Amino acid sequence: MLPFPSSSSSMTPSSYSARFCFNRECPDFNRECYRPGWRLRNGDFADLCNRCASAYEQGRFCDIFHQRASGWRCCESCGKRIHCGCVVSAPAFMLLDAGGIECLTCARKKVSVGPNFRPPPPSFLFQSPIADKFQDLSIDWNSSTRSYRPPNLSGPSILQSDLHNRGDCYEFNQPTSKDKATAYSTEKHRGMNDLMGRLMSVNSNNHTSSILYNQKAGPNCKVPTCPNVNAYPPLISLKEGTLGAQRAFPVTTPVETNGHLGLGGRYLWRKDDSSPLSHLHNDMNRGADSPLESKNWNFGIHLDTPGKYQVVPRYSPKIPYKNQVLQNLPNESVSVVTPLFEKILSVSDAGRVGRMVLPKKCAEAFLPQISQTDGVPLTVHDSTGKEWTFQFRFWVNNNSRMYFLEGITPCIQSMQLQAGDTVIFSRVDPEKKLIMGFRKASVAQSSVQETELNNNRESCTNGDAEPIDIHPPTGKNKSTMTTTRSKRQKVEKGDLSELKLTWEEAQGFILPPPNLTPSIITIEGIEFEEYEDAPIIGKPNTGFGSTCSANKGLLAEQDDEEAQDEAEGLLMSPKSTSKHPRHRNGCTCIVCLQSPSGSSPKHGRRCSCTVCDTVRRRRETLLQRKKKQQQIEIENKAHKETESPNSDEERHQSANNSGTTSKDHEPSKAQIDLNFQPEKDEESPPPRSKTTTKDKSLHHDEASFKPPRSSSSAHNKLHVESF
DNA sequence: ATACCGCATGGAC
DNA sequence: AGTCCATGCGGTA
Repeated sequence: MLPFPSSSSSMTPSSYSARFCFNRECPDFNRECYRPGWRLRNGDFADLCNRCASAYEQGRFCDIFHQRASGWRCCESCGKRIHCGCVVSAPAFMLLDAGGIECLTCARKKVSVGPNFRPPPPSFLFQSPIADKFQDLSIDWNSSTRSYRPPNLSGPSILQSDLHNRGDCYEFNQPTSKDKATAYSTEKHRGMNDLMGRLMSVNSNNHTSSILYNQKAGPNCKVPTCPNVNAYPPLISLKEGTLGAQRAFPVTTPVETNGHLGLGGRYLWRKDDSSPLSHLHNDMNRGADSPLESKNWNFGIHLDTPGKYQVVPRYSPKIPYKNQVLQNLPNESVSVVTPLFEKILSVSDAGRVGRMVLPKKCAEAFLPQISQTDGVPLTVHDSTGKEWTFQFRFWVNNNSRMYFLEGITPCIQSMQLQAGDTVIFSRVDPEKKLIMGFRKASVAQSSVQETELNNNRESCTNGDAEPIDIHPPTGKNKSTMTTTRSKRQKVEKGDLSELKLTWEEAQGFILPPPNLTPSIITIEGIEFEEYEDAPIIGKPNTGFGSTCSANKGLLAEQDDEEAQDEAEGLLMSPKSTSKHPRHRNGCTCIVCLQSPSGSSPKHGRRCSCTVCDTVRRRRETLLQRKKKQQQIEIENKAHKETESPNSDEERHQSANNSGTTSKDHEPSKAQIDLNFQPEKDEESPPPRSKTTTKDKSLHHDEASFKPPRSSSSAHNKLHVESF
């Protein structure tokens, strides 16, 4: 346990000036407070009486005061009961990917013996080799043609007053005032997750997260690592913007204290006036008017044209976290890591085009000003310290600008990012470095999912709750989800008269019959459910080229050729779009794998990608089936001949009939195609008119690699090219 | 034929 | 109605 600052000079006077213990359960409610407890959202600390403070410091606060509160869970490893329902204990456990929680001790044990474990650097980031790399970051923020000032962190009074309102102020699920409801409404579900995220963000890969974490407790800090988390989630989760994909936020850092994590700014924050950073820190509390920060801290928006570049609220922090002064020991180097904004990768971003669209406001606020469409090179260090140089550019679009980073493909691939993952841009001051971390969608999703599950459990029992949507947080999907959700409510209420569904929305309502057992196939580690008799739903001339689990039945080997034709009708639809409501982050279906603008390379004959494997597998199945049918047909013929030894005339007649039959309806279901040459077919398939329905289906799959601009010809073309 | 580039379009807010 | 942004698509190298 690190000692509390012995001098009040290191703490905000207001931290000690409160008259009442912040703990509403404190038996000596009116006792004068002496010591700070957990850190509040506004950066201050809860004022606790000595007794409560001691309990908090010893990690027994929840044991004593929250016994009757909800939210107690058991560690999956050691079974220890942990309160998961308040801000006090929030940092004391980790949400597990597979569900459940784990206490910090167990988490640390696991990680410390893990194969990828690397002990945390003994000191702060910039004394580490990785940190040294950041010194070379090319962006000179100070020399930028524009100046910055911190974003408007307006509104501290609201939260602060709420938090001091003594009414359930530390319980996320019990807002007590209208203001609080407003403040918490967007934060309620995320607050816990954010705290968890900060805890979980630490890993051994020197990501931004670990940078943020490691500095907080000095050389003796035991840093729990989480190999499954690549970067810390946003510390402040804002209400999603237009696309629900970007966030902008300042930073704070958790500090562990004996497993019961206090948001221990107290070990990091220097509030003595000797350091220029303390000016920043204090000024941040007062607003954005500090001349110092406006010149030296590129924290926000333009000074030269205020208003024009005002970051819209959805990108601005909604909670007045202060910028964090990071240091491990007094009188040593101090640096500040400021998360600027994050971007959830869209299909386009993660595609092969190599361009990542940036939120305009964030680009204008946090990145160098550019006047030419060619932009400027932007050097960014990733979480491993590797240096990347992108071209920060813009297009003129609708009398506006559309900002994007060019040349990100190598970086994206290096980080193994895909659509739905989040890239987090941060700045390190005073070095003025730009760094980028990332967060895999699966991690964020599981975490968010868990939290939301917990938060929705009650409402679920009420019967009017909706299924929790765990779709990717991509903007369009999200907004689509919103629409679908409201419509689903109508379905559930039986109000079908006004229900108008788009075709894609209708897919969302399709669920497999409970009595059907799917066969599970695993592709690239992801399990898919295959329903042999999956319903084939379509409407004429409307395509839905998904091969995701929802429509996996389309890929299932079906005996019904008509059904195959139907499926083909869907699959062959010329319109192939990436907007499929059933698709999720990480989806490896053909549609999601495709390049958005048709720039993906052709799949080679020996390509072993998932899609090609699937196609090949289906082709083999088809060939085997045909062979089998041939065999049966031959046997039948032989049987007939032996059964009725006809005269020459009869045999002749029979032969004629046979010829006529095969000529008239050649591709009959059980018909043998004597010209069928499997090997040749593999090399160069027959003309389209002679292909079987399965083949056509396959062709569609191939075509899906690259959405054809001219559908029919492109299909044929691709068909020939790919095989 | 292909990849890249830049603009246009349209959905969402 | 205006803005933002994902992505489609035509032009070009």
